[in-house]
Amino acid sequence: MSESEALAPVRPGARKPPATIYDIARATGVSPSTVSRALNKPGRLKEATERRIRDAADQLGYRINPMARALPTGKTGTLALLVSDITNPVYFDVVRGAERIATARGLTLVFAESQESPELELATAQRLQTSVDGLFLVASRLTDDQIVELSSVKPLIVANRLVPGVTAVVPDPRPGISAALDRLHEFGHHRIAYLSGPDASWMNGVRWRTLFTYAVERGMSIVEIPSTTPTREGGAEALQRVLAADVSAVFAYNDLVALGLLRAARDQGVDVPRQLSIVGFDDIFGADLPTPALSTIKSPLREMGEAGMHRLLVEIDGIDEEHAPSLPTRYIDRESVADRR
Amino acid sequence: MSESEALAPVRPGARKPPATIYDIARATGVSPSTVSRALNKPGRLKEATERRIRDAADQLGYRINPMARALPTGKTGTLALLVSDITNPVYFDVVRGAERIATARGLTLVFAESQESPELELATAQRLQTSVDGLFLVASRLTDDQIVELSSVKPLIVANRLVPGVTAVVPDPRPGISAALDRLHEFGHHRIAYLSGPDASWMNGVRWRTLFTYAVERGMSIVEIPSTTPTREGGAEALQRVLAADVSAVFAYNDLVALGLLRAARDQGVDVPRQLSIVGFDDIFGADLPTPALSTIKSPLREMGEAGMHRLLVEIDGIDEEHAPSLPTRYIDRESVADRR
DNA sequence: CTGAAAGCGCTTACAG
DNA sequence: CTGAAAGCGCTTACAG
Repeated sequence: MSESEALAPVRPGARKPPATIYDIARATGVSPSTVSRALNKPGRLKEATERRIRDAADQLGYRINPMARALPTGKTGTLALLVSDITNPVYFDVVRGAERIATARGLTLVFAESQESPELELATAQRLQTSVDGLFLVASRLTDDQIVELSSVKPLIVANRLVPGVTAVVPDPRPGISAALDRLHEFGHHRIAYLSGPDASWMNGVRWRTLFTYAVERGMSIVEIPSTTPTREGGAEALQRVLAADVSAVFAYNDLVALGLLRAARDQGVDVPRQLSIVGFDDIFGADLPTPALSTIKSPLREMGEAGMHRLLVEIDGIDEEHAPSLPTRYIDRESVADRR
Repeated sequence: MSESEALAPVRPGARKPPATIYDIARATGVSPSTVSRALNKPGRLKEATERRIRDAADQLGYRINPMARALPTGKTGTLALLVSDITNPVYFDVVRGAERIATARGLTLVFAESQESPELELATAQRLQTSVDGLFLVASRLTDDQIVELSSVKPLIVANRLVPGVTAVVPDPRPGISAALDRLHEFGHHRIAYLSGPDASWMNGVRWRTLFTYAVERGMSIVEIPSTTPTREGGAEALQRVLAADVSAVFAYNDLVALGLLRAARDQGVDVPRQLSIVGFDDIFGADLPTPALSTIKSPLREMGEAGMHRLLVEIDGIDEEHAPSLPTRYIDRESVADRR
């Protein structure tokens, strides 16, 4: 069972070429155009002919060649979703939501990742663009100009970001942040920090500004502490600086960072939440796993995926079917925030 | 900032049709065939002509249409990776590994998921097959016959499964299981259980049989306890039955199940690992998050992704470049296994 | 070194 | 209701 192979695989030469509409035409004695019609516009042919053609198609195991169809029509029937890192748990529910809509519409959704590289993202987007009907950019690392340029060639939407002139779907950070701050305030926290994310991240800016405004409104002090990378390692590295800031609670740019911070605290004997309360963003897979379980501000990821796809389809088909839903964040109160009263 | 849209998006009508080789031909005064050569077979044209053509291509923002190219050549330059659930952390490193190889080869890797549905998996595989050069099935839910059938139309490989006549890449569960069992034995465990996964999972069968053989060899008693679903919920649900089995340690089908079990134990005041030791499989993201951190048997996921892609490329190009590496699992000793001596 | 021509598998006006 | 023809954007023998 350590063998990677059982019998010899099919020899390349052995593969039979797939059936085409010409094969079906020959088998049924009609013209290729008629076959095309029978398969694509049911009801436009004589009942019997259509039946005969469909049967022959089944018989021959006919499968339409989407690329051949795309050439004359310009429609590929596939959509692409581009993420920076397909293994980032933050994207999960966005992907699920998008997937659901695409499947319901009979469209193929294809994923690609840019591995956090703007160059690779641009290259991938450009290459994909010629073979799909539309692009869905989640957390793009491109510049506004690059995105606008891409959107001038084919329908495109972005999530988690606002680009002038481009359709976007972004969560509203205010309800979640507001609720979290209320909780901290009620629990007697007065000095808080924001362990920030990458400068290039649009969401990072929004989170920080919202946090800042709302904290000040509530009479709390707030300070921004930069983190090196938006990962668990980045969070762990920042612990000493967070501790040195003399705050009772810290918001982390995302759950990955918060989780790293939490683990470093545990490893170094810092009591969370008694000594330091921690709040993350996103509610990724695993946020509820540690002890204490991480309190976090959740974005409506799945709804974002669905809304994004809907709006992309609107851009493609022109049919304006529904209004953009509001996408409020929500505070999830778990165990990493302490009552100091 | 709760607005989903800033300015009006590009109107569909406003999009300029992409440049073709005909446009370049017209701009440079050569024939389309020459343009094609200039762009694809560098060095086959007069230096100056080639330069001129390349410049014009850049100028016009020319991007080759992969579907148009695929028609005459039969090569699309893209490969598809199909998983049952793209948000399952188990696939992460497989995906990363595959991605790395594809990118290095200048190929586009595209992902699709079957949402755990065999019907959807088959439909997706068939549809994708006509637009890619090869298919990589990770943890397929199809029957052997269906997979063999698919592999007769285009190059295809499977991971985490053995299908007669189909190239496969599977981890060797023995080193990891053997090491884990040695550890348990050394720690004084004599009665163990296996909380099993889906019957349809090939890996589940392999894990159980290996566990069984090796446990018996070591004089340990072992019992199989079925779990309802291979998820955290499934693991949580099984806790009472595991407890009732009167064992000191349990192996779970995968980390998701193990994590569910661990959490249920914590919630119900069962002391892990003192009262019950738990070992998972896979070492997914988050396995090290809980207290106690989960001990688990790790598959060389990334290597599997890489090896799989390599073998797929071999099937496609016929070039036999390297031998199948052995893919041993490894036991990761964390905190969920207790010393009972 | 370069061009004209045929062909890849489909669709869709245009006729009949 | 159905067929012949042209065309989608490329590639590649085949000539020259």
